[in-house]
Amino acid sequence: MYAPSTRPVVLDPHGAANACTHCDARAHSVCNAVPDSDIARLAAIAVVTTAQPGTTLIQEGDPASHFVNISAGTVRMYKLLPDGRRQITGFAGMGHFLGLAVSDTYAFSAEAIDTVRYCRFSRARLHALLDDYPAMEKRLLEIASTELVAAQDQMLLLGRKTARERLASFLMLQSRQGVLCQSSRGRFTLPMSRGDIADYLGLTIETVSRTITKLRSEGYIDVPSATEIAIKAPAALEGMALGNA
Amino acid sequence: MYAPSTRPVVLDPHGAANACTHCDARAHSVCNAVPDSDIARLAAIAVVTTAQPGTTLIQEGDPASHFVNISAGTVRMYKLLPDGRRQITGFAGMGHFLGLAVSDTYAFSAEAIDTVRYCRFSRARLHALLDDYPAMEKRLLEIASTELVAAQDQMLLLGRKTARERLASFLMLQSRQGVLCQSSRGRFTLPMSRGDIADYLGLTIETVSRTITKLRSEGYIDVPSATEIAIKAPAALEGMALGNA
DNA sequence: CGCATGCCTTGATCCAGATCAACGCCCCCG
DNA sequence: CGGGGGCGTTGATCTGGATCAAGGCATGCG
Repeated sequence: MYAPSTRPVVLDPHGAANACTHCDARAHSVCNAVPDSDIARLAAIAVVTTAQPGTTLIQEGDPASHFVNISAGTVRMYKLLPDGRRQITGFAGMGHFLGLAVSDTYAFSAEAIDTVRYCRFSRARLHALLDDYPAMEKRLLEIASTELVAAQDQMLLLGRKTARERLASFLMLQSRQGVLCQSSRGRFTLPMSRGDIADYLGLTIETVSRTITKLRSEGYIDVPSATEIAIKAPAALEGMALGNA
Repeated sequence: MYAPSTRPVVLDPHGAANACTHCDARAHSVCNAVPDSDIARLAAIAVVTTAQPGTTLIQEGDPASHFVNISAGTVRMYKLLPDGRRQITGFAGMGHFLGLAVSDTYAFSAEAIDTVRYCRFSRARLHALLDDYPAMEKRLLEIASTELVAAQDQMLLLGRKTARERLASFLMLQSRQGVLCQSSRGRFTLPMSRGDIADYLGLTIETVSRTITKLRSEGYIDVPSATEIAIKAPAALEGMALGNA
């Protein structure tokens, strides 16, 4: 299950640079802090890899030797308790950056939900690059700060929102993120299973399923198939997500 | 309730530098990234302030014009839902740094629990300093990463742990942090009320109270007074905190 | 001092969401 | 085309923690 199939990019001056130059994810990621002219340096330390669904990219507790940048697909980050209880701390899509850690081991695990393409950077080599590109360091701080804000929102959700409010929050978040990649008019595809949603929202599969059914029967959303959602009443759902009593 | 009484440090070359030079919190905070020789520059942009219990230091939604560094006392950071439900996202003590935000408004509120002494830095001025002290930027990234890890732990707690496990986690965390400042042999003082603990752990006051009573009656802890705790069985409590079934 | 005001604790009851239990629906594969 | 395994839905029941309801116990103040 671990050790995904790795395909290092060929390190010829043309091909390697192209891997970054033409990367769809670059605009959304840390990599845009490196100017076009120097992109070859980035490409030189990147290892492009593809992971099949279910594969582990990062294992909690392993030595934190690499950073990972997702270029396609969706990843779930999670923490486990010894008896198997799981909390998904977030989903990472195109452009997301994983592996920020002070300690020398990863604080969470990350698994591919669908087929995931990503770049691995050796921690040491990327740190060396950081000294030449202070903009990249600023960008990392920005990323960390953004994630911190998201984490605080999630704490509010997990600690104080009802199941209904959690689902509303989740669906609105997905619809906002989904718009970037696909979908039209508030319609989008959920790459993750009901179990993943439950473990993200601190609920059970059954409660997630029942709540989605309820929201559909009340006309807030359409559910053309189990993995597709269309938001019919975005304003009302947003209000619900924010806990407007 | 807002607008704490502000006492700007006198900007004479001796006094101002001393405010930072002799700051107890400096060793624990970002400020140690600035060398002794340059500490006057830091002192020049710091405004030392004291806040009485209950005072708001930072208000969610306000323009994020300042950073704050706590030098004494304890602060609660929290987010509210419109109907008053509150989630405390963390407690900040000596040396803690508040106000990291990408957006131009604060994402959370912060209130003094007891009497709090802190330094305010204008965002713009501190950013200017950052360009001269890349070590400080690295330190901020470190801080953000550490908080992110703590936030993920808290998500696991809020999403998946039982009330008992939450209290065990909280008490072990407090005992670890408390040791630095005071206490001997696993005994420490809780600066926050039961209500604060409840809102931090996603529980009610009653459940917090009952669970502490239960842990006491089972011999895991002593509760000499409502605000004092002594850990009697650290190993067992740590196991409980980690969810060992 | 005597009373009010905040916490904290404790007890009784309730309920949102968990758990237990079928069952349906794909979709793949032989 | 049949059947088996994974996921999702739905129904019935249970329960941990919430809610409702009293007191207790300091601290402060007129």
